[in-house]
Amino acid sequence: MKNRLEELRKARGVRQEELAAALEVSRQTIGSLENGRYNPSIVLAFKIARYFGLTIEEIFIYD
Amino acid sequence: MKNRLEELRKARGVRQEELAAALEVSRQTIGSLENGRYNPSIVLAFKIARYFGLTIEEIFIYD
DNA sequence: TGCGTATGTAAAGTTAACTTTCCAATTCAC
DNA sequence: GTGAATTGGAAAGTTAACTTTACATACGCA
Repeated sequence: MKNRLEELRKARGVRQEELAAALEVSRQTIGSLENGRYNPSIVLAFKIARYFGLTIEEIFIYD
Repeated sequence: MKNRLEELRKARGVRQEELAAALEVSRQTIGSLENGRYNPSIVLAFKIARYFGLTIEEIFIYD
């Protein structure tokens, strides 16, 4: 599972900490997702998609 | 998180056990998802979406 | 150079998404 | 109605997605 989180976050000029607060998760969770240490839960994936105004499939790439 | 799993599965005339095998999870996992005992991981959600030829958003409803 | 800000990541703990096993409850064909 | 197939769901165990804490690294900028 790859994702476009870092790319999308930077495109919006938002810090990991800001994104984390908006999504109600820890900064470490954002970092871990961006660096591929683990996958989001489906609930978090929905929150992320909603935050960026995209679909889950547009952000997370499952091969 | 609601989902249309049971509806979609029955529409295809497939048993829980068959769907479970196709998705490489246990039958109990399918039953638990259908009856709302827990949410799928994002990986399983992708597998389910792919199986039914739909997007995650078309199957799982996050309010 | 040195400081403030942002990020990387490890350790240890909690919780929820799974597993296997088991049995009870439906449903369906005959 | 009986028996077989299907589903519901509990119990106990494992794993991965989180948490908090802590510290190290990198990167402007005065």
